[in-house]
Amino acid sequence: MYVLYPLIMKTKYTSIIDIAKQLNISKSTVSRALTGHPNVHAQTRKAVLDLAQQMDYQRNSLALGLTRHHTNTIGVLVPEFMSTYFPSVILGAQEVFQAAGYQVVICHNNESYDMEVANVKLLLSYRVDGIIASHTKETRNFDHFRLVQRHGIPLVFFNRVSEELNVPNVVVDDYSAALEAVEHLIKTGRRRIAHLAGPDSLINSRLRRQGYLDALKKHKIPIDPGLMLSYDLTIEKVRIYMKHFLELPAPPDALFAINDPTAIAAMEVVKEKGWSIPEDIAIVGFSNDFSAQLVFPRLTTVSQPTLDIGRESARLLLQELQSGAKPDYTNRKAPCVQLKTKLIIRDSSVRKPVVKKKGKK
Amino acid sequence: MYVLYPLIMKTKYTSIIDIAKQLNISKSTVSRALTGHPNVHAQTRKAVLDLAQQMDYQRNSLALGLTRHHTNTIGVLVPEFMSTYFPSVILGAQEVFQAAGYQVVICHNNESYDMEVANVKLLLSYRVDGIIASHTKETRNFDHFRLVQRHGIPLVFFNRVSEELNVPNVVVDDYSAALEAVEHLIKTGRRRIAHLAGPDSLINSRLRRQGYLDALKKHKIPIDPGLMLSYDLTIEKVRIYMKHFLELPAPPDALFAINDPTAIAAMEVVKEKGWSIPEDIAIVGFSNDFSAQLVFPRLTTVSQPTLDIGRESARLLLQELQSGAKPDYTNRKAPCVQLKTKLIIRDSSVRKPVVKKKGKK
DNA sequence: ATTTATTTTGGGAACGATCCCATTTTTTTG
DNA sequence: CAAAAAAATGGGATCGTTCCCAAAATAAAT
Repeated sequence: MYVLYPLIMKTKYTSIIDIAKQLNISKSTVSRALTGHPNVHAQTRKAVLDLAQQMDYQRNSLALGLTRHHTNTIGVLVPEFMSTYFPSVILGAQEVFQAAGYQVVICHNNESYDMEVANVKLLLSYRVDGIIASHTKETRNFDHFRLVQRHGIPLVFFNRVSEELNVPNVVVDDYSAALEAVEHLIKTGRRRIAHLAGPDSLINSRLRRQGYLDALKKHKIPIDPGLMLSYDLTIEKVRIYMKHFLELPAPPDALFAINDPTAIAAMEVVKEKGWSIPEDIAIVGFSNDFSAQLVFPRLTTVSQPTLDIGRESARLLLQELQSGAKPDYTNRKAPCVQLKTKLIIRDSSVRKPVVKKKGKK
Repeated sequence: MYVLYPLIMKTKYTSIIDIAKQLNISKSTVSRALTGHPNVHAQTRKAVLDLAQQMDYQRNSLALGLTRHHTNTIGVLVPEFMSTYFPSVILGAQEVFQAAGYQVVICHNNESYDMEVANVKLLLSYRVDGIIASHTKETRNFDHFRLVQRHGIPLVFFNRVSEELNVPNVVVDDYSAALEAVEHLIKTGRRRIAHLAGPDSLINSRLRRQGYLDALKKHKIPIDPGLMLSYDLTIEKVRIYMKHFLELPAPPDALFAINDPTAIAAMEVVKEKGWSIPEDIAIVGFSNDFSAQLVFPRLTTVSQPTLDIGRESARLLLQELQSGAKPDYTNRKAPCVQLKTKLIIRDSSVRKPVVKKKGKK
């Protein structure tokens, strides 16, 4: 059915024309006064500025964007923000964008592919100047991002990046970080190390899994396919899979989880079963979420420089924006910034040595 | 210095005129085809739609908004999103807005007043149709929100609402919830109950404090002003104040904290000092953050229906939007929805009775 | 006092869409 | 088959800006 939207009652916003009429001058002069153009009489400027203030003048960015062909606005696209990861990245990005005079609007899709597509088109239709994004776990088709590229809008991916799209990236070395984490487990004596991997649609999930596998291989530990499961990042599945692991005839003595929420949910299952961490089973997560230091026992995990990931993404985008806005990477490889992670060893992975308490002071 | 922005190179976006020219028809017809107007020949419509697809046509919302005087877009303003509170509220709001056909953009100010003002003006300048907001802890001047009202843009506050602004609200009964929480402490035998309150700029901070005071009064417990401190919600301050509490000649045997992050930071200090929770001191938080169930011992807290807070805020705004867009509350009181909280008693507040372990199975 | 430079203003096109009001084309009706 | 009704199209105003170009007003130079 075709809906004819009623033209909403005459807007209450004042326009420069309203001001011009009041003052009996032309809109051009008002515009100049408002934007700080030098060629306008001091007295006129003051009159305009005062009246604008008094009339609650609020520049119309729609009209501005329409004439100027750009909007000084950056879109940020994230799949979720219940963990601290994305909020923190956004914080970092915002810091840089603000300093550069750009406004930031955030779009959130709750891991829904359809929502992501809709949001990309929304940002495009509002003619944002650039987009930084991390795709959803459902995203397998990247056409909507290609659309962004075709329109010549700078685009930067972080964390969840795409191999099939040649776009500037900000990532960490997931592979090595995972390898290091699993090696840590091996070095502390674990042999049956399970892995709860994320969906294959996420590149960092694949890389972390590869790191896991290669760590085992490197230390000549036979790979038991029954100890590795990919799942869709929903907490319920963690519980099912973790129970399954623990009821195995030869259960694992360690778990490397794709991320901290997974690790924490797994810990819950372990505790319910009455096993103790890390004595019976060691647990390692990924990302150093805020909650990792709160759980009991405190979770060993890989910390990511989230603020810097945000800052770097913003810088990369700014660079595109300034380089004449022609991010054409058909021939050369788009820049990729790789930031450092750090393995944070806490209580969930190392058995406490029985040690005499050192008297302090 | 006056900067003359260069007119960015001719946009790569296709317009309806481009399509019209290709097809040798008028832009009016193209517009009609694209918007689904019934009076357009099926054949013409198909041709337009196909070509639009092929040319990557992306409707220009700036132009649309300019002519239509509204944008089908809602702005959401939040002060922070490192805790799960605001993300969860946003989730709920987004659900309702989407169903109603509205787009949502989120602005985040990291508890900065200046940023909040800037964001309000940004949203206004983009002519959003409505705003839902929770103000920063720094906000004492509400002129920017009054500006929103003066422009006739529907506005809804949630959680952190303002008394001096007659705006539709979604809140919980902070006063009663706090009273109940403190009564719980009293009933479990605590007598020296400390309170770490938030800044006075936040109404829920004031209400929770009043609930705390009245609970003591109700149970005839003398109020010790030395056991109550207001602070600015930064973690460092929690540490300082909590240490201070613990070193008092007569230290508290319980703490009621303004929110969960505060409670959790306080727990940290308690543990460092070697005291045990809840034996030596009971701790109660507020909001039932995700992390409340993760800390050790698990935190007693007041749960808030965050998703519903978001949904209700959205519904309230939608109502304004539909009621002819004249939210004039100069005479009558704006609607206020109050949602239910629930005290969640966990391990941080009740001493475990020594009990024989019940054998399972 | 002219002429020349400089400062300050105004007029109007442009941006990309919608929608009202013709006008043209097609279909239906008597 | 003519007249009336319905369907499909086109033309142009409009929204609120910026900016180019020309015109007017003022200041500086000869």
